[in-house]
Order: sequence, then structure tokens, then C-alpha cells
Amino acid sequence: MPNADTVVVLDFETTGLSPTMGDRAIEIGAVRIENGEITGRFQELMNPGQRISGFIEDYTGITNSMLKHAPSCEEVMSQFADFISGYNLVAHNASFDKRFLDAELSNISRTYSGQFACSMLVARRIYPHAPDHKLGTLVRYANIPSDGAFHRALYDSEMAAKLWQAMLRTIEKQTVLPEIPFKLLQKIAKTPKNSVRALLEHS
DNA sequence: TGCCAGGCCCTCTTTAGGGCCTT
Repeated sequence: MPNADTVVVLDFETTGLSPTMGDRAIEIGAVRIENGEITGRFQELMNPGQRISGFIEDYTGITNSMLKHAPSCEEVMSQFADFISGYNLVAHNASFDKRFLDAELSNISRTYSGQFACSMLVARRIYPHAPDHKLGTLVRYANIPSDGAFHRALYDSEMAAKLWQAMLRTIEKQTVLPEIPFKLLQKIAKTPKNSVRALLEHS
């Protein structure tokens, strides 16, 4: 059985910001972290059945010609549903990725059992003095080595995973807990900024 | 780099508005 505190850190590239406005996923990237080690990776382009805008081509480097012969969203998301089965999930600004995960899995009548935690909400509390809380800024702020090639799904999920692990190490120094439970991370994300220290001291 | 949406957060708030973050 998977450990409840094993997580899959995931990132979608999409045609836009809102599945309710007709936007679709075009790439999914994810890494599985078990006992602090990356033990699995997933990356696939997928054909959304619509042309992507010039803005998205420029933003991601993913072109219409790259997607032309990619497998369908349905095929890729079916494999991805298997990859995340039984694991809790992490994403940077998780509400965005959760909307696309829910929409794409709903299209193929699949579900998932894991819960989401958001690395951006945790970072706002653990790194309150960062210049901002964009993924790229936080990676630099936490001194995580990076070649700067953001906005591809696997790369961003790897960077978010390293940020997640860096925040876990920071939190560990502020508690007496030998390991930081996933539920505590979810709780940190929902705790008012000025109450986080007290929460950790009493955990 | 922007627009589109939505959830969270802050404040000159709660009968609200606007910034952040994701593509």
C-alpha cells in the first residue's frame, strides 16, 4: 500500500485558464516522492482536439505541430489516473491544476482518491518574505539549482517537488516532529499567516 | 507580456474591491 505521505507533484500545461470556458490540457508532468526520494516520473503531451493560440505556443514552447500526432487527452489521462492512484497530490496553485484534473478525468469517467495540497499557499506562510510566490521566484529564493527552463510540465513539476522538499526541511526545523504529515501541510496552507509559528510549535 | 476563470488573501473589510497565481 502506498504511504499516505507519499505524494505526486503534478503540473498541467493547458490551452488557457479555465476548463469551464472550453480550455483543455495539452501536457501533464508529474513526479512521485517517496521517503524524500523521487521514485517515479510521468510526462506526456496530449492532443486537445483544438488549435492552441500563439500565446500558449510562445509561453510553453509546445507547438500545434508537436500536438498534431500526440495521443488524445482521453488516452493520456487514463494512464495518468493509474499513475496517481492512491496518492496524495501537490501542485503550485493547486486550485488551477485540480480544475483541469477534475475536468479531464470527468471526461473519461475516472476519479482519484488522493487529496490536494498547494505548494503556493504553503510557501506564502513558510517563505513570507520571498519577493513573490511564483514558482520560478521561489525556486531561486530557496537556492534550488535550476536552468530556468520553466513552463514545461515535467520541469515545473520537478521544480515544485524540490520546492516542496525544501519547505518540508524548513518546517522540520520548527517542530519536534520526526516527519511532517501531509495533513499538517494542508493545515499550514489554511492557517492565518501570523498563527503558523504557534501551529508548528504546538505540533 | 496581456485577455479569458476561480480560489485565496489582505485591507482603507464584512452591504467590497483588488492583487496574486496558474495557462
